Amino acid sequence: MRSLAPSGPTEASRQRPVICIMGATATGKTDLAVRLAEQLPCDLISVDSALIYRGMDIGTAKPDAELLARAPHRLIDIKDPAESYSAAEFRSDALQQIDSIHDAGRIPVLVGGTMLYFKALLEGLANLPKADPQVREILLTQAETEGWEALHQRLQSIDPVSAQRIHPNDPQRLQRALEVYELTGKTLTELWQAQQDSKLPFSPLQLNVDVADRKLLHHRIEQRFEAMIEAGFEAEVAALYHRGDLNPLMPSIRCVGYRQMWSYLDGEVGLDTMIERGIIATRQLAKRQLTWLRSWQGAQRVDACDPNILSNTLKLVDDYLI
RNA sequence: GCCCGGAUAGCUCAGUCGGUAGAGCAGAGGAUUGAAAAUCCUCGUGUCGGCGGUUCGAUUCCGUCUCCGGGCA
Repeated sequence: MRSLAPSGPTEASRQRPVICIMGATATGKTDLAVRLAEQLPCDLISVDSALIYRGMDIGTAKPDAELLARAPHRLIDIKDPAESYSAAEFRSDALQQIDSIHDAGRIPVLVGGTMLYFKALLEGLANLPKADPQVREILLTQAETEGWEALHQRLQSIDPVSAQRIHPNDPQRLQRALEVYELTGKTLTELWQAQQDSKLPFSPLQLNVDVADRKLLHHRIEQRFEAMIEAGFEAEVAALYHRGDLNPLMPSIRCVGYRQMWSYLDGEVGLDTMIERGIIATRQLAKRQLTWLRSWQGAQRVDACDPNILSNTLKLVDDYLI
């Protein structure tokens, strides 16, 4: 496994370089990564919570067979849509891939838009128990009978620090905080405090692929969604729909576009409404990704609209590798 | 041509028994520790269609015009 002695950042970069290409949806980061892979001895690792799913290709804008042949991506198609994944699993998988790429004497390039995964990888996670479906089920039932407000009050008495941080209307985080206590007898706050330094032991080059003009990004999103419809997105989701074992509460079906297409297939909304809502959901996703990126310290901006984006990027990589 | 409805925030609409107005959606900003393409928080001044009239005061009542629905010819 990783046996790298900690050394200075520059030394570490030279020995074990890592490149991160982050960006909102529809900025062209995949294209950049593939072109980069054709110029440098590097291998790509996808950082994307939707690309992990097999059979979800069109709606996730997954690189097609031709692109994947030019530049294979790791951590794509590793899960069935009935399964779930997590930031912690990603972190562990990605570290393993990084090591194996380094061992082959090549440069790992992490590319994607799931910012929590980037954060988990770069900054580490506390040592927490993984999700437990039974405990979640129980908490959900309690929420249905007592209301989330009651669960928030319970958290208030167990772990006031977390209760203050987590809004009573945020069921997902409320459930998680109670789940952690249920499973370990310790509060989320205690376990966070016990977190050892688990930062990535390398000093990565972080690039932020950015479309500066929001209007232009919105336009790209709209065009791309319509292209997905043209490319047979409905049939793709219909195939998932007719499997019979999937439902709209699963992380896979909650993905942007899939959720809206699902409700169209359910007959809840018409075609035009479905398309409009899919585009809206994509814009909102992009906005959240941009919020992450804005708060990100240490990432260098790369202009997605600059025709010289590849050579601009290569320049930054050269500076980093020296 | 006549009769009835509408015309208010980017969109769909509510409302003001006359004291210049507010929801949802969209949009913007923010949070983000095993579901994260998820989940959540904050943010609403707009000639209340135009012009007249009544009134201390009209988006609200009255008249008229314009436009959009629907009906009757």
